Amino acid sequence: MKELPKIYNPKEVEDKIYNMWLEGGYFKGVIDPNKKPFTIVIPPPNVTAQLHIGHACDDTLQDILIRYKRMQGYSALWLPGTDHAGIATQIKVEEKLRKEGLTRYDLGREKFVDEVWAWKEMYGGRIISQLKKLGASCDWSRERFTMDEGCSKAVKEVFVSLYEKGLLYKGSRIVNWCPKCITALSDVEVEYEEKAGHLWHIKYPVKDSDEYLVVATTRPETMLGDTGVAVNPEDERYTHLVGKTVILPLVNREIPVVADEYVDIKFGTGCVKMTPAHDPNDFEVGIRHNLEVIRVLDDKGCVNENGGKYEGLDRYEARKTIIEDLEKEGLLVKVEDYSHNVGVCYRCGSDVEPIVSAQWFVKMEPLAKEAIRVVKDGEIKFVPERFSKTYINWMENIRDWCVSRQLWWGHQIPAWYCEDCGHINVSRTTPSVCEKCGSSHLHQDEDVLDTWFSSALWPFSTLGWPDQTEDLKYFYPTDVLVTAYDIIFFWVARMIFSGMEHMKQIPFHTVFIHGLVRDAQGRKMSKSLGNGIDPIEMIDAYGADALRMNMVSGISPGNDMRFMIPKCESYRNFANKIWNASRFVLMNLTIEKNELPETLELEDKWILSKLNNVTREITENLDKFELGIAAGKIYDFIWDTFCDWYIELAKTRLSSDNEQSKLGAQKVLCWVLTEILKLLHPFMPFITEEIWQALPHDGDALMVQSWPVYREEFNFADEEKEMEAVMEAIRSVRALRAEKNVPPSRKTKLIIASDKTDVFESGKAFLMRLAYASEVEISAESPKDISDMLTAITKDARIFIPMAELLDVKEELKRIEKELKKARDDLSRIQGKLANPNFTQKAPEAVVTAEREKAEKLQALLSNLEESEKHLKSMA
RNA sequence: GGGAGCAUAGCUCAGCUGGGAGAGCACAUGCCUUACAAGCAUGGGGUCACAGGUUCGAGCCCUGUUGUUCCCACCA
Repeated sequence: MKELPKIYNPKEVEDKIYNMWLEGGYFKGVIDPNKKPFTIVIPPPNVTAQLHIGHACDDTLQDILIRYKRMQGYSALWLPGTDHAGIATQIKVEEKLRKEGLTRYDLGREKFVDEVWAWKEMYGGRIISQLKKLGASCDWSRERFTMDEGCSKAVKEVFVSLYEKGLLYKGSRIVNWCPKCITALSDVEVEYEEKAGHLWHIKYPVKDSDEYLVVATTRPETMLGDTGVAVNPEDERYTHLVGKTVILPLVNREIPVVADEYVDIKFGTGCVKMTPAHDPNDFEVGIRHNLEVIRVLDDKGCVNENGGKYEGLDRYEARKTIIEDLEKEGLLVKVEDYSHNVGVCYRCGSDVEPIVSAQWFVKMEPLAKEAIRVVKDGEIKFVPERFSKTYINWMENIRDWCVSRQLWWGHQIPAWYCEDCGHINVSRTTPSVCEKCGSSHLHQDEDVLDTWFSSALWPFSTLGWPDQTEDLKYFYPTDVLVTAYDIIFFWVARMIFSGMEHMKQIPFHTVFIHGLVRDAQGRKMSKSLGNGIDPIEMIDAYGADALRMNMVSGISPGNDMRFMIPKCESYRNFANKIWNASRFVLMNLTIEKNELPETLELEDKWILSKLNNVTREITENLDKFELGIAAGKIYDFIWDTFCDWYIELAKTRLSSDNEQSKLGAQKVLCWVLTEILKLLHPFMPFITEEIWQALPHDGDALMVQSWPVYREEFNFADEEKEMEAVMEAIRSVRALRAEKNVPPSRKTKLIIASDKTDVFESGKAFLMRLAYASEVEISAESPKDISDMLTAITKDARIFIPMAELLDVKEELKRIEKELKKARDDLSRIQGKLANPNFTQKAPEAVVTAEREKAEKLQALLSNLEESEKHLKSMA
């Protein structure tokens, strides 16, 4: 057999194995009518992004699921791709231009877009190659990009069909505007931050009167666009002024005082300045009272021509100047410190400005209806379930979705304006003449669509829609969508209503939500904090398998996790453990075929039975998306059950002269190891594949082997118990020796008294080796004279160790009495339980039986301890 | 204002449908026991935030309290 190095080196293995998989074509999703499909579409990372730890987490989970299902015999497809990421990518390229002293306007639209494509070509492959390093088993032959031809076709189709159905319209509304990115944003693209600000109280003189109203505002610069002052109709302080006009300071515009329920009598002065062009609430009030809409900020956040002498100042300069001017005129009543939520752009962090603007909107109410129903009816399940509540609540209160962006990078809106009649031609193909007046003077809408507009179609656009492709027929609906909770509104929700509207089918059955990966202190990872962890660095240092285990172990669905480097280290150690265990198996292997021996010995049955049970459990855990639990179980099984016990047990046979028995041990070792590798493979694909390749095997790759299943013929419950009786004896001897500081090199005789002599007889060799015995004597009765012996007690045996020099009768008695007390307490608690008819009648039978067994065991332990106590007392 | 999560060993976290609490790291002691010192054996360490309740039985279910984190909405 092949020689393996002592230390596992992932670097030498991972690329080689990944290429082997690629060459084998195992990642390919195959349309096979005899198999059930299992499909996952990747949350497409930004095309120019680098893999960060969040992707590592998300994609590890997906790879585990897809590898598991593939092994279970599904025709698995994990469809990869990238997102054009409108704003993010455009910003990056603009930054690059700025370094060259250019802006996008210097280049013009066409050249700028070419530049972005060039950028995409340069960096677009980076994240894909990083995903490969992680071990992602994506079908790269189906890789897609949100702006490729097919996805663009889908986008046009959706836009036009929504328009035709009246679900998409252009209108002048208040939108969230980012003056830095110079574009409109949707509601979800605005983040709110609590910021310290001020509340300025300003006098607005009432026309033809000495009176004045005092309004309070956090954004005094918007007063340039005030077209009214509102008070509550019930507010007696102001009823006499309703219908009158006030003079807007600095601007000297006469604006009406209106009464509207919107105003809270108790807040501030009870008077609210109305800026319909720059505040969503004021906009609504303005509609009700016919207030003029005067926009005073331009697209870059500077005061425009409606701002009089303030024209050209940016919003913060304007604020400062206006405050100074008001103060000069004695119109500033007071300034309060005021902490309030400020909306900021999720891409650049600039303060978002509500601005009235003509934009395209998707009418959400009709779409939301079905999207809510499928989740309420359980057609789509969220894991964990609680996120469905978040989703439904959001969907039920949804507002129309602003989908136009004033960017150049993205899907340009398929709408053409007629320069002659003004008609809007919305069309799948570029029209040559206006459909209404026939004019050929058409120009296309300059805007592009929200990036998420194309992402929303991802589960079907990537499978070929709007064409009725074979892929679409076979792989849609997809099965599981894996993403973090912060993306539910942006993406998950929109895929759901898009799937329902355009496919008339759910896009996926299950939404598997995970938390965010934070740093060791629990902070969000961010560029500015510099606390980000580069997954590629982790892979270089510890291996992809270790990183993957780190991402999945000890996590629970939907909860955030902290990334701890020591955890990577411990999973690297785990990889090394498996490596060495396999090395040991290989060193002892003389067989060429992986098969179980005809006769199984006690320890073989024990391990097979344990393996059988853990196989069932892990499968159940995976089916319930309890990946962390599944990972923990296979980890424990490998380290504790297989390495620490079975291998140690097997050594007795491997070193024996009985060739038959030796061969049997080899076969079981090889067989169990192979099964373990299958169970571990979805989690740690590289090392498991590498080892499997070195073991005797049929087939080409572990990754396409069948997932293990529970087999009734491996149910050896009795043998499990027998083996464990021996193990317990070993443990108690070791504990006793450790307590007395006896080094393993000092062997002693063991005398075992038990009514299960046959069990200990068959475990004799294990006691010799693992309990450091020079000889083992087994009988049903205790020796008559135990005056020079230490005693180790288990429920099945009393074990005597002749070590007169270490025996201190008083000390021994104390120890035995301590154990006795514990055993008695435990027993009486359980007996009390069993004596309670409520318990025996109401508790499930399995529980009652288990308690009875516990009581029996304790009873046995107790009598062994009591006997020991008697002897010791007689000696004392 | 509405909603959700979390609170378990020194640290970071598991604990699946309720049946006397686990892991990793850290700590202590002894071991190079020829797969592995990135290891082995043994051990110490927890009023499962607090107060009630349901139940034969609660870390787990219910109510409330405290602390903490987050999401949504937003009063100028």
